[in-house]
Amino acid sequence: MTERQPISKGEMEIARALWEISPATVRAVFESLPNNRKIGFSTVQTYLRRLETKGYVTSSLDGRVRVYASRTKARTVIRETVDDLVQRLFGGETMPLMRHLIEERGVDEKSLAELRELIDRLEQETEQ
Amino acid sequence: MTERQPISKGEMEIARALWEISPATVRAVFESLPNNRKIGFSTVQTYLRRLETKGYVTSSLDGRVRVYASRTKARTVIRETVDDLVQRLFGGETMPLMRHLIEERGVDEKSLAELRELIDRLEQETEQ
DNA sequence: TTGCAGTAACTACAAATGTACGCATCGAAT
DNA sequence: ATTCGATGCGTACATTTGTAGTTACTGCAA
Repeated sequence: MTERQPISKGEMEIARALWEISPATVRAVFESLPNNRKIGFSTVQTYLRRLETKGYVTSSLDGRVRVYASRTKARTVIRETVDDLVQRLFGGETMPLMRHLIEERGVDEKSLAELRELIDRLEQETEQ
Repeated sequence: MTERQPISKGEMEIARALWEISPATVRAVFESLPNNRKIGFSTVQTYLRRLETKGYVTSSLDGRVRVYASRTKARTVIRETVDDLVQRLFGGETMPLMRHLIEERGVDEKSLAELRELIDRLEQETEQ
């Protein structure tokens, strides 16, 4: 239960970018962002620094280049973030969010199949 | 496509409280919050005022009491918020969030049934 | 009629956020 | 040797956020 400071929206974006390619330099993270994402190199730098301060990532110098690496698992950050969202936006209930996702955002065929599988598996577990 | 200022986490909580009982006075909103939620009356007041400034709610004086009412539909705020989250935390893909919800947060039997129904319905639509 | 509880409206303010600039430095290219 | 591009690191700064205190007013209870 390491009490980390909460991650902000902007930081989250960078954290995600990092854990996709961690370990990585600022530049690598910067360049991994979608092209339409208009953001400066030094802004990314700042985010990474703050993420380190908050304990979400670590870094070390490789020669004279700083290399960042995830420290908190993606799953953990996701859990905390989603929990918070569900709390504030849906009073803690999960289903409304599910419903929203299924009804308001498209679900393609493949996802549909996977969904089916997921709930099948759940049913197995629940049943016994 | 009215360009509203983004809603903050804290504001979201109050917005949700309001649209559950809208129209409502500050006090009503304040009292509708869970007891364990330690927050001052005037803080709620401030949130509602800011929500109005940002265009999410409206208000009018009923006698000398101000009554707030939702202006932006819950669905809209949810869509924007979830879209943003999915973007930042999952690079725009919905399934990882689904998976997370199903696997990491419990799904009780009733929800399971509803889920099944939802995807059945989806399949119907997709099929033709 | 006097005080009190409730409220509106304003003000406050430190911390967090988003976004970046500037300087010193270092290694590669000329 | 000089220049130039990239980087680390420190600094900046307007806004937003979370949280509330303050002041003035008003209708009701005592």
